[in-house]
Amino acid sequence: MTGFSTVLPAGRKRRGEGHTRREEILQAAKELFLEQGYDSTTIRRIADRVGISAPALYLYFKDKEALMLALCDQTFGHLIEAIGEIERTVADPLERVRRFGEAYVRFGLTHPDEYRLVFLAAYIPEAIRRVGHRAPTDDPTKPGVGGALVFQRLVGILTELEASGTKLNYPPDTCGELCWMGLHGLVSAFILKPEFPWSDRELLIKGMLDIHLKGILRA
Amino acid sequence: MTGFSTVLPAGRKRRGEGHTRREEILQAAKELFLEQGYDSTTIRRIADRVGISAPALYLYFKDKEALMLALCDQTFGHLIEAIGEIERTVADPLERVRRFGEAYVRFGLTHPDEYRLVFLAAYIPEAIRRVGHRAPTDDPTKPGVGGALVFQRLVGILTELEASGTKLNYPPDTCGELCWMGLHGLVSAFILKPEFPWSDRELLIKGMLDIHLKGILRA
DNA sequence: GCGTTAACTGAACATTGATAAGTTATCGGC
DNA sequence: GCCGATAACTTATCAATGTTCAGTTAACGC
Repeated sequence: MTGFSTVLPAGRKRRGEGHTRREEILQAAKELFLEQGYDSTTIRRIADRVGISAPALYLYFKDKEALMLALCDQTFGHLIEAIGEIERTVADPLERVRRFGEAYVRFGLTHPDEYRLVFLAAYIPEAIRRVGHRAPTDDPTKPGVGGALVFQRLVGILTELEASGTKLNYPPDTCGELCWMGLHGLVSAFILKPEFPWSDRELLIKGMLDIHLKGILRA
Repeated sequence: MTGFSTVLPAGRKRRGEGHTRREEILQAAKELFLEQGYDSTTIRRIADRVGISAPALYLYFKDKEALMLALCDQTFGHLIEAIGEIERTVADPLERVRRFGEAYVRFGLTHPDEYRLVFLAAYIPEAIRRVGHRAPTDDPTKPGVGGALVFQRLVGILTELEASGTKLNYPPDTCGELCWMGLHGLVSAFILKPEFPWSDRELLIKGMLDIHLKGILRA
């Protein structure tokens, strides 16, 4: 089943159509990274799947790292969209926080390999490791700022929550950090140790959300 | 300062003294992994630091992965020792849980790179990724079972807590998973995103412990 | 058709983990 | 003292990797 889906006969692109080749490379790289991981996925294999030579890939991406950065940005786009949807449709600040948490966890569990790429990149070069949380002041149109944007949204929601009269046990940014850490711990546990006999997944998700909401709200 | 400390003049080992060379390799590898990370540390560099040729290293370790596994086991030994110390010196079950959490976090922050190797190995081969949480039934004398042992101890402490009459919101193993996930999220956040402007570290540690203790104890 | 140049290729490089095959030097036994 | 066995080690080499270089092909405007 896997492996055949996107082997393209290729053929040289028309003039001005290079960007479609770029998309093909991104798609193939994404699939291969998910199947085999970052290190095991070679430039040659990506090129093979697309149907071009390895050096041709360097016409579209500076190096393997740049390819990865482009993929990370794609991934974050999806999460940020989901958060936007919540902000648009949910009015109650407390409910927003819970829904944010749920969305974050679902996103991670639905895109475990993209999540790994961005939030669990402990063994790939420093430049990529930092992608998730570059300083929020960076130009958001540049690649690699998604993580900080997501966190900013959470702090924003928590600030609204406080502004709406709810008392918090810590400042909004500290609350955001604690919540994010807990949710991240949950997601990364499922992703990194899938063979571990965890308790019921839904129970753990609900439990983690409950614990943190209860923990940051002043009784 | 770094780099010179352990360059040994080497010289061939006496017969039967091979194990000391093995220790030298472990030490050099540990230093280099911490300085440069797993991928950037080459077999040749490790051999250089020890003062032997690269193939000589293969007399003592099957491959690079086996070297890493040996280091992980060393690391876990230290954490398990710290936990044993708590179980020996702290009587109150609730206090034990808190001390366990603190010990776990301190251990992670004091050994960030070892922690990365064992708990955050998202991009190194599967065999190593699974080291942290192999099935608890495995032979504990074999390399690579440290993670599961640590978790078992936490569940044990929580079971005692429940047996001592304290009511929990979830079964002990679920409580253990939630606590571990939260603490792991905290530690891995500090390790993977050291440049992020986190709130005060001690506040976050205390906050995370408070949140989880409060969260698992029935009010 | 013809020149420009975007799109692409083949050969090559340095570095990597790892192996094969041979060398050296230590040590027990005489 | 030396000799044979073998632990300890080396040099040469391998295939695979990311990447670059120098060239080739073909699409398109004129």
